[in-house]
Amino acid sequence: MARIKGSVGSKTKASIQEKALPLIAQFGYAAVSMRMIADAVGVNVGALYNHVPSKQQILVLLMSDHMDGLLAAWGQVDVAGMTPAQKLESFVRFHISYNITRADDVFISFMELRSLEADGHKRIEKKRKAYEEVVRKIIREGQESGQFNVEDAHVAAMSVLGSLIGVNTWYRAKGRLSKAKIEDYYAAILLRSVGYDIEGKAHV
Amino acid sequence: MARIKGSVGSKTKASIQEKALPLIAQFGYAAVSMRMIADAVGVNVGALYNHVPSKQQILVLLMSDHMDGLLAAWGQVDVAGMTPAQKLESFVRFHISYNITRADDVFISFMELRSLEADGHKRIEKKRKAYEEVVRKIIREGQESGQFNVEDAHVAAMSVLGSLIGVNTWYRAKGRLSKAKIEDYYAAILLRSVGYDIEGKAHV
DNA sequence: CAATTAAATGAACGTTCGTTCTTTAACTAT
DNA sequence: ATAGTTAAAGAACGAACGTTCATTTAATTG
Repeated sequence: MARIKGSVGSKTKASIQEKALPLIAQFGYAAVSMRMIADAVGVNVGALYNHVPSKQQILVLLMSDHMDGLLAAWGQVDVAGMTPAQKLESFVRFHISYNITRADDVFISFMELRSLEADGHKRIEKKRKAYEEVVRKIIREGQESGQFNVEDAHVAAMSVLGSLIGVNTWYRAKGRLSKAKIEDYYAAILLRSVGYDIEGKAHV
Repeated sequence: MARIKGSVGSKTKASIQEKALPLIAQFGYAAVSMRMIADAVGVNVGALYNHVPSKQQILVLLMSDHMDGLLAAWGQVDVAGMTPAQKLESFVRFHISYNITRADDVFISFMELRSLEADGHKRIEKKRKAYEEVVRKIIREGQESGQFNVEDAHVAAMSVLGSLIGVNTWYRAKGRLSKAKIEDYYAAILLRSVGYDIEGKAHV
């Protein structure tokens, strides 16, 4: 009933986030108790509060870390000088590649927006909009250059993102399709969806 | 503290479902208490159990009613004699049209699968698979007839469905786009996505 | 009209919830 | 070596949870 040998604060805090992630992804934020998280970490409930101010803050931390990581990772993809079609293909491959190994984060960031209180919600929502804007911008570029042929850039962007987000709901590492194949297929499907003709002509 | 004048069992049961729906959609199943539902219905907590055996059964009822309605409604759409492209367009328009006025049901059916206990989960999952199979079948037909050009029918079907499910997350009745326009746009986007060429030739 | 059933109340059940607090032991710095 | 800080345990808090129950009254049935 006291400090445990070898315990380090930073390690415990990291462990809290790490263990809370799959629990919240599986059962939902509201259905996961601080005691469940404490059990997973291997610590008593009360000890959690040495590292985290509240349950709500765990969620905010998980979501903002994920969105920051996602945006930063995309920022490191070099698309300068690419055509819109090449950019969109890069984006599709990036999104699948990055998110497929982070299914829990993606799921939580998508599903638990409603569990956020006002402050956190505003912060996360802003990051999410920024990510959507990436796609919208690429599609708008393609529209202006004539490489794409879409009725409405916003609708097309939401369609592309919806399609991509869905991947996580059915992808299984041991499944019939490899990550590479899925990337190939989605790149082809989504380029077609914005009216890009692989032979180079805009698709009517 | 007794039966209220004019109270009818069937009305109250319907009201329970009706009031629980938006609450669960907004806050999630785990975060909605029986007392919240009772308040919305305008009744004491205990009275709920005159009409519903448990909280879990409310969720099962909501989800299976929605899936049954969805499948039945699609069953009434006559696609006999249509080409695969016409069928897919019919499906896209049907899905958007049906679901756009039932945003809460759709959201719950998609999000709260994890809140279902084993029995209910199996039942609902079966219905969901049946709906997915509708799209897969249309795409497979188009693939075989050469009207579509997709790499993989399953992936294409999941892409189409993901894209469609996303509509509910951003559609606003008072928004820039009418339901009709959204249908038009998605029909065009998703037909292109399966490699259908509007001029009649398969898209390479 | 009497007996039964249906639909509500409101209190209570035992759990579990997020969080706080006191205590104790291990580390760290002087 | 000693003092201060850090990280844990474990008990306890009031509140809220899903559910049950005795009770009361309205509606229905015979």
